[in-house]
Amino acid sequence: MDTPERNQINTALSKFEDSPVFNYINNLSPIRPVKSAHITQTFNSLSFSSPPSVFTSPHVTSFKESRFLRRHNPPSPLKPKDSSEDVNKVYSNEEALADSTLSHHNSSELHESADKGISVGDVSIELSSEQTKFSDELPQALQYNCGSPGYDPPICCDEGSTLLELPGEGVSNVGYVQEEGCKNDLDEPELHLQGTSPIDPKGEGSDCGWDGLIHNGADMLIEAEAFKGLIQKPLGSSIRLCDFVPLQQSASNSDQKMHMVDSAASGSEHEIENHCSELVVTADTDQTQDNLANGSFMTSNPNEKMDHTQDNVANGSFMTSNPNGKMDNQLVSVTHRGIRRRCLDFEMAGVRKNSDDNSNTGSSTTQSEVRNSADEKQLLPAKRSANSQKCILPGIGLHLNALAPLKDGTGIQNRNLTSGRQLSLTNSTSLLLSACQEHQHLSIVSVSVSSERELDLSGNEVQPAEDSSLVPAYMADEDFNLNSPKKKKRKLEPVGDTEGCKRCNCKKSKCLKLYCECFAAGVYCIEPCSCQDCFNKPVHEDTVLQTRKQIESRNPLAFAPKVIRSADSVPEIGIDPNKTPASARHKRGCNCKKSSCLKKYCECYQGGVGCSIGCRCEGCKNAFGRKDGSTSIRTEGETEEETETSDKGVEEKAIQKTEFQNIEDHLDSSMAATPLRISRPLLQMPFSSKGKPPRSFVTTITGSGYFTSQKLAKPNPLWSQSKSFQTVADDEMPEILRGDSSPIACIKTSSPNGKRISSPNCEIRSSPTRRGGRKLILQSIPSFPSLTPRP
DNA sequence: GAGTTTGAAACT
DNA sequence: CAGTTTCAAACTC
Repeated sequence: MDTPERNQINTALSKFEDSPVFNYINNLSPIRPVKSAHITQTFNSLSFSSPPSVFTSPHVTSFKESRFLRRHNPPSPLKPKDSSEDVNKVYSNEEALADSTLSHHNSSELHESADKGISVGDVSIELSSEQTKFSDELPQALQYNCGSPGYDPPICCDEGSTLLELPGEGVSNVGYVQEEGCKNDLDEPELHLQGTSPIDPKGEGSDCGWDGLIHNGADMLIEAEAFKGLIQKPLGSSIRLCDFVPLQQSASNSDQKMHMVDSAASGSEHEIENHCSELVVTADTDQTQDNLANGSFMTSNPNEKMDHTQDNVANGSFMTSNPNGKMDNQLVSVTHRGIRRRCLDFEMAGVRKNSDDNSNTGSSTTQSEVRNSADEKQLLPAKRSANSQKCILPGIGLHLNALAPLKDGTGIQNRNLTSGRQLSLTNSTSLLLSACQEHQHLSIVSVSVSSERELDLSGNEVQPAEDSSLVPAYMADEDFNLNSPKKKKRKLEPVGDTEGCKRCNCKKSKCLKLYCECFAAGVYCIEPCSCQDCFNKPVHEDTVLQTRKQIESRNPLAFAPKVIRSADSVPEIGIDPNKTPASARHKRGCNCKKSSCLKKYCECYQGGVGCSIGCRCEGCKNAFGRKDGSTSIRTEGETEEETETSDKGVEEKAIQKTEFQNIEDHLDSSMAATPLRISRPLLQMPFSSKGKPPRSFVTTITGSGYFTSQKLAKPNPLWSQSKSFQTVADDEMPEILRGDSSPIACIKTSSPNGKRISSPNCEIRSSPTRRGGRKLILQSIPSFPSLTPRP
């Protein structure tokens, strides 16, 4: 490793470090553990503070909105400049490195980066000023972040603006991921906060399986990556990512991975890298953009690579939380990238198209290609199939929808699986492994995580049920890759449901009405959709946004999740599933007359929630909870008196209130504060239908909710969960109740939509917890909280 | 795969 | 707000 180049680089770095600018940057840089903490805080605070913005869909819905919003956001003035510059720089850096001129470039790069960093800092500041916007977007951002790894990087940003975005999704995702994926013994929220390093540690720290990796790698990875990234620059994170995927697959040793990454050399890997490199490049640019947009300091970092690494780290941190250290990281990074792309696709599509032309430099070709593909849309089955290696392309096109299906798949595999968490992780990993590179997978992963979260929330064990679905999920994924767009839908559906992804079949609505599930979910239609005359595509972003606004103007909650499920519910469920009424509530309530709320025609049922007083259903037999308040899962056979609701309705309310109170007490008033949130304990669900979770509309209030908000949510925990549900709940609930605000709760509170401010509890309490899965979540969450005020 | 049922969304 | 129409998913065959 000690190549002269590196030495030079090191020297350059050292010099650079000496420079006041560097110091300044360092101060800002997320790398530092302490700062990361700030970030988290800021994030929390921001997230909380951030009010719903333009898209004001209810917070719960924020996902959806965020998506759309995000798209807009990206275009934020900040990004363009920086992004373009960063991209160029990045390329220059990478290329230079590639050319083995690293040393020179390094120094120069460092300077540049430093300068940039400064500029970035300014930018970030600006962003902060614009936080209001971001706040609005935050939810979205979060989503994207979560979804889009790229945003994660912002985590690095000390400044709240960027952080805010990251925390959103990233946190939620991370949390879940961790929970599911790994049991992180390591509780180092701070590390996470720190940005890069934290992630890895967690991930590695996570036991999940990567022990070997972890030992060597966790810390190593973080630092090493960060530094290596600086040093190795060219290969940068991107390479790593690509490499990692394969490496991880092949190699169990973290160290090896490290080396590999560093060297970025080995043959096959190189090839991959080459493929990835392009992707990486694009990703980098994206990241830089993201960073800039976020105002992340990452960009400010002297080494772009550093930025990447940081991003990776940041991403990885979230991901890392995953049991699988490196894999997660890589995956994460990849996923993030994929997500970014995806986001970009949505968000940036227009922008990029423009920007690409302008910004693209030497590497532009690759970038442009990638982006173009992305712009074209997520899709590109061809790309996917072809590029599985490249990861990049597929990722780009992937829409949340795509993710959704993936998610199923992802969640499915539980290799490690101690818990659902792992599942998510594993899923992601598996995805990575399988297709490793497809961004879709990545995005999917994030998504899946969210969905899984729900599962986790509702019940950790759900996974098993889903597992079955998981396989299908893969299938679905593959389908995605291969598939012809339309056919997939139904094929997938049966499988495992594709639910994960939402596909619509709109013929007349042009996918611009709420009839369209995709549109309603805030996601663009993708290949699998069988829609006709679809305008719900990145290409028609403006139209989509306008339409969305119109609809929201009519009904601000139109895009809000129809079903709000609070994590709380889970606990309750755990406590007494049968007793508890529906954990979640349907936003509006259903109006079923013939289905007795026993079929998916019923939104409540579909959402896995019980009917509530607000429902106007007739003959309600909702297994999740009747309108009358009877929570018992009723078998379909039961005839029910639907009606007593009026009388019982009051009781229900009272019950609900009490439940709420309990939950709120623990969770924090914040939860209660959220307007939307309904916290009812979930009932269990009878569903066997694993498949699908209710439509996208179900959302958990919790952080996971963001993701779930998407259709992805479909994989309702409830659906799959029912079994494990209780058990899990038992474990988890207590803590939650205790007041260890689960990260989720925190997230929820943090949710921009909720406006709720981070509940101190969450932050404070966020102690890494005991439970494997949950702990992770908590950790992740805590980290954020810790950042802020720590007790 | 086609047709029917269903209830939300959209419209009046 | 209520009634009607439109729409697409869910369901059935």
